[in-house]
This record gives sequence, C-alpha cells and structure tokens, in this order.
Amino acid sequence: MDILKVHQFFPFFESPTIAFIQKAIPKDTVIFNEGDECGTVAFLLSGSIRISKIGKNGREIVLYRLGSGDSCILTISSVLANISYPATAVIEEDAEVILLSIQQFKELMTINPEFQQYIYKLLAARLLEVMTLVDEIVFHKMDERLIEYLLRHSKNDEDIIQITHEELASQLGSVREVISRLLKGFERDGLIQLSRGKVKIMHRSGLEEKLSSY
Amino acid sequence: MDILKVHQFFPFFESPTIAFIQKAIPKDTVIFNEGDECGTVAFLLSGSIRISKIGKNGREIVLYRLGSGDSCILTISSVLANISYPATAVIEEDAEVILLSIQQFKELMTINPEFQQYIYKLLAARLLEVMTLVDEIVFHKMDERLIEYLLRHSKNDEDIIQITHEELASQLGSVREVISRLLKGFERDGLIQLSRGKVKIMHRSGLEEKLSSY
DNA sequence: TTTCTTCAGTGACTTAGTCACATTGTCAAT
DNA sequence: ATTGACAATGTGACTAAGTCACTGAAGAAA
Repeated sequence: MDILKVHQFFPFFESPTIAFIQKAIPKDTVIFNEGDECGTVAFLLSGSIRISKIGKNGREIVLYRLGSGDSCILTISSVLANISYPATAVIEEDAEVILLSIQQFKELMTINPEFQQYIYKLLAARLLEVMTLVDEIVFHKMDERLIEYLLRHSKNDEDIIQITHEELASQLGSVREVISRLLKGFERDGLIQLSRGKVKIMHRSGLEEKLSSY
Repeated sequence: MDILKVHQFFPFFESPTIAFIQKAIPKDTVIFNEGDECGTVAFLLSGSIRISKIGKNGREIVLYRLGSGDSCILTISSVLANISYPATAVIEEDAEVILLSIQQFKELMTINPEFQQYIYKLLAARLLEVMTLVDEIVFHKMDERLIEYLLRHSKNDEDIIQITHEELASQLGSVREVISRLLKGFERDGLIQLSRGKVKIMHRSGLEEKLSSY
C-alpha cells in the first residue's frame, strides 16, 4: 500500500527482482512461538512487536521490542544457525509488515550491500541489548530495575503510566507479588500513587535519588 | 606461523590483499574491558577466550566462550553499533590470534561473501546463546543450573572437575556461598564428593534424576 | 616449622519468588 | 441501583538466593 513508507524504512526494497508481500497483523497476534520453524523474514513498517521468553510456570521476560524500520533478525539468526525459533514474538500494536521468503532474503543479502549492512547493524544491536539485559538481571536489584522502568516511561511528576503489576512483572522477568509489594513501598514513601492499572509518578526526583544511591 | 592452521579455520584469509598480524597472547590477559574502544578485530587460531559481564561488587557472569575458528564478533558489533565494548574479554587458555584493523575487516566484508556469511553465523549464534542464558537465569533455579554444569563437564562417575566454588559461581552468575551450600547438599546426598578445588562426580544418574524432576 | 594465602564452611540477615487465598475495582446484565 | 463475574491487587507464610562478617583448613612459600 503505502509505497512511500516502505521506501522510507527499507530503501533496498526498490529492487524490482523482489516481489514482496505486505500484510497487516492485528494486536496480540502471536507471530512465532518458541520452537517454531521459520519460513519467512518480517520487516516492520508500523506497529510494534514484543520478543520475549516464557518459562514453564507462565512467567515471562521481555528480551526486546521491534519498531518501524526494524526486522525480526531472530528469524534470520535461527535460519542461519539452523535451529528453531528461540523465543515468542507477539504483535503489541497493530502492525504492517513486509514478508520475504528465506530465498528472497538470501538473494537480497548477496546482491545488496546496503541491505547487508542494515541487517548486520540490527543483529549487532540486538546482541548488545540482550547482553545488557543479562547485566541488569544479574547485578541489579528488583527495586532499582523497577524504578528505572518507571523513570523511562514517564517524563514529569503527575505523569501516569498505564500498566498492570502483572505486565510490569513480565517486563522485568519478575512476578506480580514482588512488583506489587515494591510499588506499595514506593507509594508509602510518597514517590508514586497507585490505582487499578495505573502508576502515577508523584516525585520523580525522589525516585532518581533512590536509584543513584546504589 | 602455522599457515595451515590459519587456512583451516579462516580460508578467506588467503586473499593476498590482507596483510594480517598474527600474535600469541598468554593466559589471563585481559583483551578488553567494559567500556573500551575497539580498534582491531581478533580471530582465534587456538586457545580460548572468556566473555563476561562484571558487576560492581566484583560478581561475574560468563556470557559465552570463544574457541578455535571463532572471532570476537563483539568488537565488530560495538563498532557497527557505534558504542564501546560492552563486556570483559579474558584469555582463558594461551591463545594465538589474527588481528585485523577495522578497515581491513570492513574491506574483507565487502569483497568476500564467504567471510560475510561466516561473520553472520557467528553473530547469530552468539545472539541465540545469550538469549538462552537469559532464559536459564530467569526461569531456572540455581541447583538445576549447577547440576547442569556438573553434568556438562563430566562424562562418567568418578570424573573429577577441577574448579573452585568461586569459579563455579562466576560461571553461573551467582556467589560462592550459595554454590558452596548447594554443593555441600549434593555431597550429603552422596551425589558428589568435594575437596579443595575439585568436585568428584559420584552418582551421575542421581544428578540427572534430580534435574529431570523439575 | 611457621607464615601466608587461597579456598571452603557457616550463621544471621535481606531480597526475591512461590503458593494460597482474601479483597477490591470495573463493567455489563438484570 | 443491584448483582455477578472477572481482572487486578493485597497479604501472609514459606522457600530460594544473595549479602555480610566471620571461622577454619589446605597448600604453598619462606
């Protein structure tokens, strides 16, 4: 459809040899489950995709997200490394994607150096992101990570973050109860104000201070 | 030196345009520290390199290892993503490496499709490895992970793994005390036998059984 | 042998995750 | 307006993991 948008994000798809498929996918669609075989590589025009790991008890941790102009390099990785898809990918906001078959993808990789470069950078960025996540998980306490999340998702005092404790736990790879207790603590300290599905920031600088004390 | 070995692992270095430097590096040398700028890309002919994250309190977690034929794609990633080196790299066994400048590397990437393919696969493999690590850390208990380690590093009953509790903790991103306590427990159950710097496997099938009970 | 250093053991405490269940908003159907 | 139903949140009791401060033991070096 929106050819302009395609070219804006993916200039290398001008190549006339590539007849790509464009598709809209609604929110909450599961694109891949852990263990799936992958036959197509997706490029995101709009919307967002959440890539996460899910444990046996249903616990979840978000590895990273994809936005406009990103590609699900995990598909590519698993094809290259010859294994099945190692995570779960869910559409978080209604998305438009371009789909290439593995063959098309490989062809484009060999004939187009810019495309190569682009894929390369994506792959590198994800690796760094996930390594940073390991660091976060292993070396930082939950309250620190929770505060970091709250700060990253708000700009000023009085800002309201729309999220349930359950979702927060998924973001951070923790469980609801722990998040609830920590939030309750912050509320008691006058740093935030809680209501169903919402966290209102009351004292950003107080949160920042708490962070820097580690 | 050993030109044959070079070609065995890195056939694409036959290209006469690349005048690479070969170098021997002794055990325990720190090649990169977190935050370093990287000017050269290393390719491993022999020995091994440990890539890990280190927390403020000195705690360590091993992200992955490099062996013969591997390359430190993390250098490349950080160059591509335009950030400083995001981990610590230490020579674990005396190593011989080939060093390329960033320029040489980029040249090789553009002129040699096989080289490209090789780098690509490495990058993909690391990403998958680190993602699996996140899964391990978040969803698996320490005793599980410890048993997995012991099983992976032994073949039969009576096998002896030469490692200190401290090192084990680093491997798993935990701390000595926790590892000591868990090992003591396994010893009490007759699964292993402990002595200074050593863990002797006494009952592999017992360990396996304990694992599968999760 | 004595001394030094590294490695391992342990208790007391904090933080995080698990389990089970109680309570409270929200919204839609009556 | 009342009532259910359901999702979100609260809480206590317990287990697992990490922190802190120390003790003791094995091996290497003097």
